[in-house]
Amino acid sequence: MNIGQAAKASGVNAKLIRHYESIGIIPKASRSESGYRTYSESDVHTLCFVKRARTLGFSMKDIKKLLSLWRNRSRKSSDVKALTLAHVKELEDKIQALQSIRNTLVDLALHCHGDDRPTCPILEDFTKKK
Amino acid sequence: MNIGQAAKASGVNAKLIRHYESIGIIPKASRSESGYRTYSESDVHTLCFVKRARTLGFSMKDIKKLLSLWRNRSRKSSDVKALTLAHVKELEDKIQALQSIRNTLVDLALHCHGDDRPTCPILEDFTKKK
DNA sequence: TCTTGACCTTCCAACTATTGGAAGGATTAC
DNA sequence: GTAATCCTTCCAATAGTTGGAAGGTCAAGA
Repeated sequence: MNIGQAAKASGVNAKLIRHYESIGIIPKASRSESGYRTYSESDVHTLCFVKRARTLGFSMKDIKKLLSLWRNRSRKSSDVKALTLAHVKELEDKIQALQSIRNTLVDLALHCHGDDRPTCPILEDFTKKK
Repeated sequence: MNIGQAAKASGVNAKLIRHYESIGIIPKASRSESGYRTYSESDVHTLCFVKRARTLGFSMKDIKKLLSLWRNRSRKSSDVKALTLAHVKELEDKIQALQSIRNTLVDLALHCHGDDRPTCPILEDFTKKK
């Protein structure tokens, strides 16, 4: 299977597949006589894994760990769970931060007339020191 | 005022101030005889504005627009409000996306024993196609 | 067989925003 | 005078993805 076919099968862009190989996320693909990368069903499986993990917001660093756990038959599920829960914590922190920002902005916008006049509580807030 | 003092006064790193100048966020600072950048209170005010807007998650592109509105005495507050509400919308979309991910992960983690055995619903989910 | 189009290769760069370092000049304090 | 601290510019790295350029390969049609 060529890289283009692997890309279609996995949903991971061909360019991205090469990139993942270059940073060691996936092993170096074997090559045909002419130098084309060749992929097996198992490789596609791995690419799907990576895609799913990315979709769920894991960093490439974490995905490296997850892949190594996935390949390790004597892994402990507690390790996977810990990694996942740490990521959940990060997500929750980020959500909270964004919500806090959102609330501030909504509040500011509520006090802005939003008409043709220049007076604007939003800009005024921005000029407050610190 | 030197760049270091402006940095302290505004809370914006000296390195970042130079960067903001280089990308045209703030005008080119005047220079002392020896080539040091010099800043006025007004410049510090601008830097504070940028910092506050960044803290509220606006992109540098938006901040450019906000600064130009801020400087424009005949601005319409509706323009500021529109920019703000568009940003709020982006934040809400992002929050929703993160929450969806979070919920998926929490759900997966709930079904994972998290013990010494290798069986793990989280990893199993990752290997599902598409 | 020749050509065309679709594929593949590598390398380099852009995006966002910030931070870091290196090499060298200016200023300040002792 | 010299050491410490500031300033200067330039280049690079971070994370992840996407884009293009220049060139080689393959399969199909004339």
